[in-house]
Amino acid sequence: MPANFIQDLIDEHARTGRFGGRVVTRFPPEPNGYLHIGHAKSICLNFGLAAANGGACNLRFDDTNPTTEELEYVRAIEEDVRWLGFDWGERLYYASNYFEQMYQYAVALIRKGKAYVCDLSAEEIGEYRGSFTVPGRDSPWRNRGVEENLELFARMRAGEFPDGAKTLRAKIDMASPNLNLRDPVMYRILHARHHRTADAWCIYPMYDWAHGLEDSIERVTHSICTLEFENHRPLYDWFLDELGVHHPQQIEFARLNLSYTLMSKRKLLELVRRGVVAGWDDPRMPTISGLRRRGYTPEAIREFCARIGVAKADSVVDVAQLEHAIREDLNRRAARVMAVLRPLRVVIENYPEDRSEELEAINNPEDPSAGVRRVPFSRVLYVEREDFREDPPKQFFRLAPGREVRLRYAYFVRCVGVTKDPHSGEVTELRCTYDPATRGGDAPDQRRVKATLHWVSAAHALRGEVRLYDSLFTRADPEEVDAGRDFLDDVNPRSVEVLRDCRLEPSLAAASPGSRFQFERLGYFCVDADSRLGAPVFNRTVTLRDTWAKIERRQVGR
RNA sequence: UGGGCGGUCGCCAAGUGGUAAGGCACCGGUCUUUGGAACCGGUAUCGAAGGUUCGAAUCCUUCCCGCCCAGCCA
Repeated sequence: MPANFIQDLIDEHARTGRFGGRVVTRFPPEPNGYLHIGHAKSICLNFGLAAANGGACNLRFDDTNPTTEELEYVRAIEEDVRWLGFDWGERLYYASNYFEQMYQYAVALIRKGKAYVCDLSAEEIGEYRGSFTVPGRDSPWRNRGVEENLELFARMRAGEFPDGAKTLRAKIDMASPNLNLRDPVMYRILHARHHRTADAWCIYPMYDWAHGLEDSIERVTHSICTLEFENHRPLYDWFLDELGVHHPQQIEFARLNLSYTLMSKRKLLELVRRGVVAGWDDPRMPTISGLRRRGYTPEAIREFCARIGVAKADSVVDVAQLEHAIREDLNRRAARVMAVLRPLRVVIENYPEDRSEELEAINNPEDPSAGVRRVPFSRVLYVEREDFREDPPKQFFRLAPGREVRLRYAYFVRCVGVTKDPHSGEVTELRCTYDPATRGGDAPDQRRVKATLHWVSAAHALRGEVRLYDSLFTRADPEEVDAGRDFLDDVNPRSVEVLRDCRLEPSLAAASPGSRFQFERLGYFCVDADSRLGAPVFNRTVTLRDTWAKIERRQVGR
C-alpha cells in the first residue's frame, strides 16, 4: 500500500509505543444496503493497513437500528468483502452482541451523574438544542436524581414506555459550539424486532454512543472513518474518558466520490425499489455486486483503490480512472475472441461455396502461454456494420466500396459490390473478393492495408445477446440536483442497450457465467448469470480505448 | 452566522525549509495482423496578499474559497 497520512500516524504510534505496537482496525458496515465502490476504498484501507503492519482487521456489523437492517444485507456484505479478497478469520462481530455491555456502561454514566433520562419529545429536543449561533437550553429533566434516572432507565428497558416517550441523554454542555456535545441522545425507545436479538431489547443505542464503545470493546487501536465524523470525535473521546476504558485513535479520511456515480446508500436503495435498475447487482450499479456482475475483477478494484490514494481533501475521482484499472487488468488476462455485435453479411464471391477452413488465432498477445485456437472461415461471413461506410469520411480506414482490408487471422478482402434493400436503401450485404495468397493475414508482396477487421463465419457462428452499458447518470455529479427536480431525472435513458442478434465465434459455446473475454476491437465482456446453454448473454464491462471514435467525434464536433 | 476540516496540473495525489514525484485524462510521435496493448515526448511555482529566511508549497499574519454539523439515522 502506498504511504499515506494514516500510515504515518501508525508509524508514529509504533515509535512512541502507544498501543504497545499493536494495530487493530475494523470495517464496520451497517447492514442496511449493499456495499459499493466507496466501501471498497475503506475495506482496502482497513484490511490493507492491518496487513501492512502485522495487525488484524475485524469485520463488524454496526446493527444498532433494527428498523433499517436486514439479514440479506449481512450475507451480501460478507460475500462482497470475501470476493474482494479479504479475510477476517474469526474476527466477525456484531454491535448487537455488545448491547448488554453498553447498557451497563450507560448505567455507570448515570451513576456518575453524567447521563439522565429525558422526557422531552423529539421535536422539543430539537428546539432546546439551539442553533449554530444560539446556545441550547437545559432540558427540564436534566437534573433528575441518580436513583430516579436508574429506575426510569430500567423501566425503559423493561418496555414500560412507548416509542419516543423518553430518551437517555449524556449530560455534557448545552452551550457547546459543537452541537454534538449538547446533551446527545444515547438511547431511544424502539419497539422493533432486531434481526439478531429479536425482541430482547426495546431500547437501542444511538450510533454516537455505540460506535466508540464497539471499537473500545474490540480493543481496536485505529478507528478509521470518513470526514463527517470529525465533528463527533470530541464526543467519543468524552464517553471513553468518562468510562475510563480502552481509547482507540479515530482518524478521518475523505470518502470516495466518483464522477457520474451515486454513492448514497439511500438513493441506491431507491433505484432498486423503484425498479430503475434490476437490483443491487445490476451491472450499472456502483455496488461491489454490480461491478462483479459487470465483469470487474477484485484485482482491478484493489489496484484502483491503491492508486487513488488516501487523504483528507474532499475529492471526486474521474470514473475513467476505474475504467483504466479494469482495462489494464483484463488486457493482461482476458482471452481474445471475435464477436460481431451488429452483423452485416459479407459474401466472398471467389471463395467456393462448399468449402470452409480453420485458421489459427492467438488467444492473448499479452500472454504467449494462453496459446492459440482455430476459427472457422467460409464464403459467407459477418462483419460489424460500423466497419463499412459507403461514403467513408476522411481517416476512416475500414471497408468501403473498392477498398481492401484484412480480416483478422484470415485474408485480405476487397469490397466489390453493395446490395441494398430496394425500399429502405439500407445496405443488406457486401460482395467481396479475397486474395488466397494472403492466408493468415500477410501479403507475400508486402502490400499493406490500413485496417484489420474482426469477423465471424455465418455458418459456424453462435447467436447470443450482448448488453452494452453506459453510465447510469448523465450528470457528472448526480448528487447535485436542480431546483424542483429529482436525482431520478438525471438517470441516463440510454444506460443500457440490449443487442439480441449478435454472432459469436464458436469457441464461446462453452463459456461459463462469470468468465471474461476481450471481443477484439470492441471491449471486455463477461458472461452474465442470465446465460443459458445455447443462449449466451454477455455484459460489456468496458470498451477498448477507441481512437477512431475520438477522431470521429472531433470531425462531427466541427 | 458559531464550531470543525480542507485548498499542489483538467481529475486524483506525493512533498514536512533547499529550489514541484507519480497515476488518470488530454495532445504529439514510434510500433502494430486489435485505430487495442506497448514505447517515447509534451503540459503546474503550489487559493490570494504580505512577512520571516541566503533560500518557503513547506514557518508567521491577514484575507478568499469549498466541505461537514442544528436525526430519538449511521
